[in-house]
Amino acid sequence: MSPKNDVSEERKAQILEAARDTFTERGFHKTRMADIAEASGLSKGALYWYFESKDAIILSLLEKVFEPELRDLKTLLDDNRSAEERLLSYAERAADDVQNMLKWMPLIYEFLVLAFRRDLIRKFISSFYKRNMELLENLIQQGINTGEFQASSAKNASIAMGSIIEGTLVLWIYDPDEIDIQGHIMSNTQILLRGLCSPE
Amino acid sequence: MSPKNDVSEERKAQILEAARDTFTERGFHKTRMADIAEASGLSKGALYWYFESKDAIILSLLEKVFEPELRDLKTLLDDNRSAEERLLSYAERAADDVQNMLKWMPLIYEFLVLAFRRDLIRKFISSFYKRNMELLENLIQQGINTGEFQASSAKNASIAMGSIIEGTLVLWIYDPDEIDIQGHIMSNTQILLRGLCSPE
DNA sequence: CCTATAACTGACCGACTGGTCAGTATACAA
DNA sequence: TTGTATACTGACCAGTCGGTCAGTTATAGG
Repeated sequence: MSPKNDVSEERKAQILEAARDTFTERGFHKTRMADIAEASGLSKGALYWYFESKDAIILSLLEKVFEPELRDLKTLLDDNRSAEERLLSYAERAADDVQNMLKWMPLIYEFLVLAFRRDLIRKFISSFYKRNMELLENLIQQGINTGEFQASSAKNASIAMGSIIEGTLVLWIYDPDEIDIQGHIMSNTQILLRGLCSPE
Repeated sequence: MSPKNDVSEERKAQILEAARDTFTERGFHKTRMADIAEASGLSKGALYWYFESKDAIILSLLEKVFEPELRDLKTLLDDNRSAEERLLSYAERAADDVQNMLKWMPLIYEFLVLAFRRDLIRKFISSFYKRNMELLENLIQQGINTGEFQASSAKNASIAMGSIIEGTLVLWIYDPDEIDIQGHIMSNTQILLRGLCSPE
């Protein structure tokens, strides 16, 4: 055993939490290392004990925020309800996840902006969403196979569903009073579902 | 007439163009005034002759980028084609606009991030989108009134359409190779349209 | 108690950059 | 030719902030 109890995991989490809060409030650039230090209850030097640089904190936070918490979404694929019911379940869970993330939206979109210029970041976020999109495509394909959905392309339909979720979020940023994220993701999904079920 | 030909409008445009390019490439924070000066072929001092500050350039650019170029979209409202055809026309034009803006997406999303923290910016972008949403809602309401659409809420349907456009854009950022913006906006719209036309 | 190591602390440094301003050039009026 | 206002130029300044490091404290093992 090392001379002391190892507190490094605890400290890292503590720093990342403080970073998440201050970055969300002020943005990456306006946040100074001293702010994170203060918010974490540590000193600037301690930050550099656990992280190489400000950028390392940002990258570490990226992994924390876009943690693949697919939960038990995969169970939606082998579940004996109708594809329609399962797609609604998917939407409900997505709406729920989004609602929980709402507080950190400024941070998430800041990562999105970084994604334009930093391939590593784009790939990371990208793979997070691709996992969801694949699941969605499979689910819809099942519906097509059983004849429940009339759509000709599961891929296009999954992109429509993905767009609806992401887009509702963007509209919410424009007009948070008008858009009720959970409600509108569900109503948008219902319109989409009718489109999927009716003949082309 | 003033002692010299007034070049201020020309210069301002020249500076804003340079700012748009450098901001798009490097982002607001990494772009130095010296970069804009160089890109515009002027000196740093000249920038401050025409603009009060870096922030003033950003705000001025905001107006330029989100210029309300509703074009002749309003003609879609009193046009004797079916609501379905007109909604498709709307989608086509939106897809077209988006395609033309693709080059400046990093800049546009940077504005979106600023919108979280600066009310003025959020209101500006917001009003830009609300104009489009209102038009969309009216168009869909017409379709409902004539019995062409079965949807019960024009507002919800317009939000679905808006989400589809904004969301396709976000998916494109995640995976530009997979997403063909114009194609997917159109296919997403078609699915939505089927949903609008079929009974609840 | 002593020593070694981990876990800090915070004053300080150096690079960077937004903004200033004294000076310069040009065009036109008188 | 002279005066004056516009339209610049770019060296310089001052504030900011990421990162460093010499020094300090806490803890456990010997």
